[in-house]
Amino acid sequence: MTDSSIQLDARERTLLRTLIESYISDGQPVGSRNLARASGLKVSAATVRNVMADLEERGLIQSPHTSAGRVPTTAGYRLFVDSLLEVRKPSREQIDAIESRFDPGASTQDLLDSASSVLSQVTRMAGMVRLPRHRNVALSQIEFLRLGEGRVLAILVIDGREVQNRVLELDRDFSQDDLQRMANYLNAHLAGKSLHTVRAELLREMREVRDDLDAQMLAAIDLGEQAVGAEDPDDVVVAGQTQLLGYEELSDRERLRQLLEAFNEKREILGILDQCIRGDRVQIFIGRESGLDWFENCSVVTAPYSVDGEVVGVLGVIGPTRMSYDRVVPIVDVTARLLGSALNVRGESPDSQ
Amino acid sequence: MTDSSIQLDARERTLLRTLIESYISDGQPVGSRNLARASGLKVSAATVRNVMADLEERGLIQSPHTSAGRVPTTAGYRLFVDSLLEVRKPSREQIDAIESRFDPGASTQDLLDSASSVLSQVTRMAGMVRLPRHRNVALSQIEFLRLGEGRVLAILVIDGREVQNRVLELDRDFSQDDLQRMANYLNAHLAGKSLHTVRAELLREMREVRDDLDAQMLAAIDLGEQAVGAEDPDDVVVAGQTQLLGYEELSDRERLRQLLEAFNEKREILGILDQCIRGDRVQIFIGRESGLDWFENCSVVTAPYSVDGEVVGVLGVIGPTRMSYDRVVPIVDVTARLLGSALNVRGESPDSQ
DNA sequence: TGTGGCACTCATCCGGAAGGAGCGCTGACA
DNA sequence: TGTCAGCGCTCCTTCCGGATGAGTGCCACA
Repeated sequence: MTDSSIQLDARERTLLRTLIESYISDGQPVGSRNLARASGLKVSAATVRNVMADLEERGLIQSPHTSAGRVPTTAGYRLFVDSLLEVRKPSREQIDAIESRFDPGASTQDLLDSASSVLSQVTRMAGMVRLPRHRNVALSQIEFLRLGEGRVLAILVIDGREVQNRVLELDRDFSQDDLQRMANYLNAHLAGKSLHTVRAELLREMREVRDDLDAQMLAAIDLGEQAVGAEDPDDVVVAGQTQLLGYEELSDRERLRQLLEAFNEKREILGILDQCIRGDRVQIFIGRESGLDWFENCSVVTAPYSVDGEVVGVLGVIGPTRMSYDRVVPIVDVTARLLGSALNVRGESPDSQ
Repeated sequence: MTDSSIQLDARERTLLRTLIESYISDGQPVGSRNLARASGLKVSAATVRNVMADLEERGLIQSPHTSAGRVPTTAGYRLFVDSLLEVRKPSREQIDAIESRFDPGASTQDLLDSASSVLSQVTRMAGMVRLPRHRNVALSQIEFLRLGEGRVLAILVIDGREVQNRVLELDRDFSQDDLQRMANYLNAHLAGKSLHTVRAELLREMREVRDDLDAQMLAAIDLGEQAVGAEDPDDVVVAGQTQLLGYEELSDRERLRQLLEAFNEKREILGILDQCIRGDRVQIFIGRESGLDWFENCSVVTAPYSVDGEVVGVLGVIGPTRMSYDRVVPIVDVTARLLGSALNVRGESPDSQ
């Protein structure tokens, strides 16, 4: 694969790049005459034809039928985005426009919604944001409420503003007074610490000090662990799926159905995003590379976002493979940065206690 | 409008019904020869042509162009569903299949999801369920949690299993102890009563006994009213929107986009369903009758569902106007009944206190 | 190695002809 | 007055053939 990129000389690279740029902007197979003109090279169409024949042999371009022009293959796009793409820096106005959509006072949920919808609106494709992992945010408060025999509602307040409920099913029953005491104990010991510290501490105590504690405290630790231990909800925020209806190349009804269904189910979207969470910059998936049939003619552009220096999530867009990568890549990149810093600012000024 | 239905004689009714049935099953304009044969009447095509000319004059059918067959107009469909439709009773197996999807032990949310997806799967169209109003379910418990200066989290447990959170922004600040006392007071007075009783009682106390109470109790009542008074979350569960991509007659890209967007936004879907909540049986909206442009070629079939004899919500499907009403109507009807009784069973056996 | 030229291949775009479905109208008949 | 067969007409759809044009592959030549 990458061999072929090494073997390309300057002229071949120029022509491949020009061809793909032209195809991206017009959607038409591009012929030798037009390519020769567009490339700016001082060569004739016939020479371009020879080069194109070489590129076709290497699997970078292909012709839809005997005598149409050429279109890029998946491998061609791959090479293009990896080593030929020159991204346009987003303008100051664009950045400001995106930034203005992130209200520093908003809740996490609202910020994620904004990110997703701004991605979708600016790129005119579908936007998506992976929920941030909450490991490193502070636990403000924990409370328990008896719902019934052996059923307890655990309420976690994190960052002084976000509330998570979890219903716990227990082997034994506790009175509301017991629960209140346990909550007091946990709050006294743990409030203000980050969730993963809390969890680590609870687990350690369960192992180490099992014998030294009375039954009540032991139960409290156990309960706390159950409440905090549950993973963050596995979810993703999406927006603007319907933008995808506007693209000619996604006209296959059945494929389109599967694509939109994927946005409803969210599971596969989640899978794609999770593949992208490693790596610290923009990543691009082209067509079937992600291993999904219905993904033909689609590409994904993603970027991770960080809070406090740690990557906590990924966001990105899905659109037709024939998209303006030079425009989309920097938008995704800058949105990830701005979402990160919006979340960051918020983390620094929790407005409680 | 309904005048024309009165003026139709038996033969005209038979022919209109046969025409619409034929068009629904084939999607092709139907001509006089075929209609004469399909109707089972002992009349010639020429006679049928005369009748068709009459029906066209009354606006019940029309021809797409000079010499194609006829297709029903909106008014024709209207008359058809109002007075010509003979629904097929759903088979025992169908009923059982739907019923088996409602797990009596499931949460309300799960039941609504099941209803929505079963509607979508059985009808191969988009299913939707309006969230039930909770006015008549019992309040099990109310708790308050101080989040920060003047910000209080109210936790309502209803029916002993469902939990609702509401964040209240208050003018003055309360300590957690104050809040605890207020919750105790409210629980002692109100637990076990239905939400609307609770609300009515709180409002009454606020008006009538304002002077007799100490400040603490007054604050408690005020807080309780704020917590309970907020309307049920305005929402709707949808499923299977993508089924709509399969219909030829919904091929206009822009319309289709608006339709799917409506499912994402949910606001307009909500509006449509709310129009249908009055009336105690199946209702049908045809095409633009609902006043929405993008609704051309679409119809809605809805039915209200009841818990404990009171209508609490409405469910239904959206699909192409050319749908098999005789099959869809009873499915929607029976699903509404079954959802109602599933919710009912649950309400009778709250497993707490 | 690059270039111009030439023959060839396809897809696309009419225009017209043929076929067919279906309608309205008319006049005959009970 | 209602029913019906027949006729002429309209209009959609399909098919066919030719023209057009974009683009390729190959070859000969500088």
